[in-house]
Amino acid sequence: MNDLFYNISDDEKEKILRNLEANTFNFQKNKTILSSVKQENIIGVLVSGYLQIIKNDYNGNKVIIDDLYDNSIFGTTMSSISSSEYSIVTKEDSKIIIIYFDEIIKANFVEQSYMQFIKNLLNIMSNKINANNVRIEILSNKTTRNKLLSYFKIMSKKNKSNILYLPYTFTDLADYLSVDRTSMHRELKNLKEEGLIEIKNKRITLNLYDDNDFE
Amino acid sequence: MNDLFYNISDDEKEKILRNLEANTFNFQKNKTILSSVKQENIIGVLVSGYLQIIKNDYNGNKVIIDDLYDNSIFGTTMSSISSSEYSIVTKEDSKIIIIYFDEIIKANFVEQSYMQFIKNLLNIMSNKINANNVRIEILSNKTTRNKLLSYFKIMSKKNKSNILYLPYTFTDLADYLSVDRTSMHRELKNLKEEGLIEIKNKRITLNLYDDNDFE
DNA sequence: TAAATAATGTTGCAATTGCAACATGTTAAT
DNA sequence: ATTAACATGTTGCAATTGCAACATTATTTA
Repeated sequence: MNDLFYNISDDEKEKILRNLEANTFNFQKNKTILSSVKQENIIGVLVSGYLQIIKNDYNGNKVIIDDLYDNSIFGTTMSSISSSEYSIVTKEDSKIIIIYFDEIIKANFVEQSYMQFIKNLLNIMSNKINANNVRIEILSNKTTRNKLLSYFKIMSKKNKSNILYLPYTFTDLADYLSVDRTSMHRELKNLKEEGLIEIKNKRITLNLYDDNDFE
Repeated sequence: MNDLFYNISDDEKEKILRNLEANTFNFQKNKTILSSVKQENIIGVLVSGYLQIIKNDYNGNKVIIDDLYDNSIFGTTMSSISSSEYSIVTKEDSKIIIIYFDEIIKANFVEQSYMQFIKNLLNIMSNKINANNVRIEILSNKTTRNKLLSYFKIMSKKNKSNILYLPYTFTDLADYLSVDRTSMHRELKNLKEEGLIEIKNKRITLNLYDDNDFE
């Protein structure tokens, strides 16, 4: 349902990609692939795998600007910021499709399959906007403690459970929240001591009852 | 070009809106309009005016989650987070169109005008993703100083000038950057004293040369 | 135009944070 | 199977930040 080629046959798929002059690439795990795609007005669709868009600032801080799983998009990402500080890194073997946004906008064919393609793209973009808004909501918290709680609560709500599994390492979580890893640990310890959370490896249990933190 | 009805006649426009069961609303300045639109799976398109999506947390902190000018979209915003803490506030008289996202996805008509509408929507969503990514980049900075510099540099690059004009008050800027207003002022003062910026009302001049802050 | 409301500006202080400098535990590569 | 590389965990300390409590200046609105 959130697939770029949902409801589109393989033949139609090939035709669409050809018409849009799209290119498919396969990358191995742990490769930096920026140079291949550093262009404006492109949409990259991650068909399978796992990518991170990383920013390294002049202090050597790594920031996860974006975290991309199956059928997420990127690329428009870079258009307004350009800059050599950014890189796209594969965390797993990944397959991506690069499409020129202008081609999508300009293309004039009215076949049903193309309509379907555009709708799928709309869906994916809508999901992207949601994910970004969640990230913004989390980053808007002023303290590390509130960033953590905000993150846990959102993940918990998504899972419809008070148990959640970190999708990556604590080191990466600190980068995602844009806080110092060791300070984050200090705060995790506080939350544990206060009984608000329990941590067992990547499994986190949230113990927020009808406290006003929760909603 | 970034208009939802770019290249669509008024007649066609009415037809599309009717088919999508879209509703148009006009709101006066400084109204909270959340209740009217608090639904999942809707897209709100701000046709004209100025909106802010605000989050008030339990500490009474106001956070500007989103800042919407002409032809920006919202609504998908709320879907994953629901919550009564959010509100949409008009900062100017505003005209918005509410469309059910599912109707767009399901609609099956292949008229040229509908294709154009979808492409316009894609364009608007793409812009939204870019704006969100910029916001995330700014919020990813760990210090107030770097948030400010990051914001100024991005605005300056957008303007293609080292002079930029704040689109809102300093109070709102602090909310946008998610920092305490008075601490932000302290930092603005530092930046002025170091000669990195000049401030005259809402006009800010950036004096970053080939320093590694700039790129 | 006066009064009310909101924005700007300043400062001390306590709380939070980032950073350095570690120790230990876990995973991956030769 | 051992090393190398990476993730987790801890702590002291200096820097940054939020907050409170103000004064002053703009901007609305009655």
